[in-house]
Amino acid sequence: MDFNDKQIQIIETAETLFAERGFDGTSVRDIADEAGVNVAMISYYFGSKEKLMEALFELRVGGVKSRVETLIKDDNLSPFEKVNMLVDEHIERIMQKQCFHKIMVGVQVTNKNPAILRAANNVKIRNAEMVSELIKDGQKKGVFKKKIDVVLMLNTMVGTVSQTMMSQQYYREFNKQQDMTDGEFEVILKRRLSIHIKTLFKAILTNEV
Amino acid sequence: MDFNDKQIQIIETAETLFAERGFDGTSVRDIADEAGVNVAMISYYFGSKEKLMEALFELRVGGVKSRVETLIKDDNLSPFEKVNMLVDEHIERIMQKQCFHKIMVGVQVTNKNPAILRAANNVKIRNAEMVSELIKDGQKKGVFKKKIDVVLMLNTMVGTVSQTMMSQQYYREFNKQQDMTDGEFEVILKRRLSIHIKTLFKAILTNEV
DNA sequence: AAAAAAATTAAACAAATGTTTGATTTTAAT
DNA sequence: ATTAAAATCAAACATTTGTTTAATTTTTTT
Repeated sequence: MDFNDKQIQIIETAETLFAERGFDGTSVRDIADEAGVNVAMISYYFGSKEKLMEALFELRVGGVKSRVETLIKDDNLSPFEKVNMLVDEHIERIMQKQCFHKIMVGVQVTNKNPAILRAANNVKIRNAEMVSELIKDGQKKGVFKKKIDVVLMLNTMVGTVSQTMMSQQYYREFNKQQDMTDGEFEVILKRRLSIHIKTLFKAILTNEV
Repeated sequence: MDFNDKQIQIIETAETLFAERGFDGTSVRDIADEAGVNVAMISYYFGSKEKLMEALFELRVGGVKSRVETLIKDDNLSPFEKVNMLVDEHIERIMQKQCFHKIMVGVQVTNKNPAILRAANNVKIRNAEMVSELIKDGQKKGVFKKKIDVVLMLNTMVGTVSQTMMSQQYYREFNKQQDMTDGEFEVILKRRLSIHIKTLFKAILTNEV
């Protein structure tokens, strides 16, 4: 499925509002007004509010042939390099699509939108399996230690990034960095996050620090 | 403020439903039906749906004199012991009040319920400050290394636990432990989480593993 | 036992919700 | 230029929403 300009405009407006107010906290009229279109256009193009949500999901994760997949299959990289790139990849993706990520958190918390929840879980499971293979490869090569809980490891990455993104203005306050611009702060934040998680992963995967 | 039995019954029903369907996804009629009371009782006791939410927050974090506070002031414990107890304390609290925690995630994601958001943030800030003191103490005693990002460290704890709790049935699937009872699995999960996060903290705080 | 207060109820309220209709305008195809 | 299709619109639709009312029952106080 591909969307025309007007459809994308509506979807992206919905994305912002869903992220700010939640799915149920956003009315189709809110979306229509903000996007500058008639309310009927939403039903006309998408069929329903629910389907609009699915279209958003389709737009954001539809074609993406999982950069992780190609990354992991790359033979020129060591297991450790792959893990580190995985971290940066993840940080970049979440920070770039913060609104969408917030919505996904909402989907995960409530049991609504079962179609999307299932789709999102499938992506997650496939990623975990691929990382699992990567870990096994590293263990065979003797660079990673035995007995690694892949899921907990990934939960730490996902959870830390999510938590940090969700409370970033508070992080900024605590570290007294209100003088920077948003862009400057984001660069700093991403670098710190990257170093932080890579350190954690090193501790999980090896016996040194 | 203290609540009578009927009020607590309503609050706890609301807690379950808010966690399952989100605040806006739950109608006052849903709550009334599930709690077996008349719809009017909600306005009668709490004034509004919004206020009911605040009552829930009041009930769950109202009197709690922050176990962390007393823990940290204890002179018989080493900084390391305190950090480790902090981890277990957190895991236990989240796992025991999963519904409430889900609701708090929802509050954090959307910008609604500003009163609750502020209250929750205040708790978080006070905790971060206390942990900050604890870290400084450990640094003075030479057991912790210099340059520790307290907020990122706490984000890892909070994020990992939250992410793990939110996707625990998927964790169970991945590790093929569907034969256990819920209770058994939860014990295992908590222990693994505890060891996992303590390992991470050791890596963050010191130079060994 | 009488009076006052609290709790509970069914019904009503207005406002907001997601969706559909049917007419009209705009765009594309012939 | 004519026709067909697509897009847009204001209005209406039936539900659902949170809340209030006014009457009734239950409990507590005197």
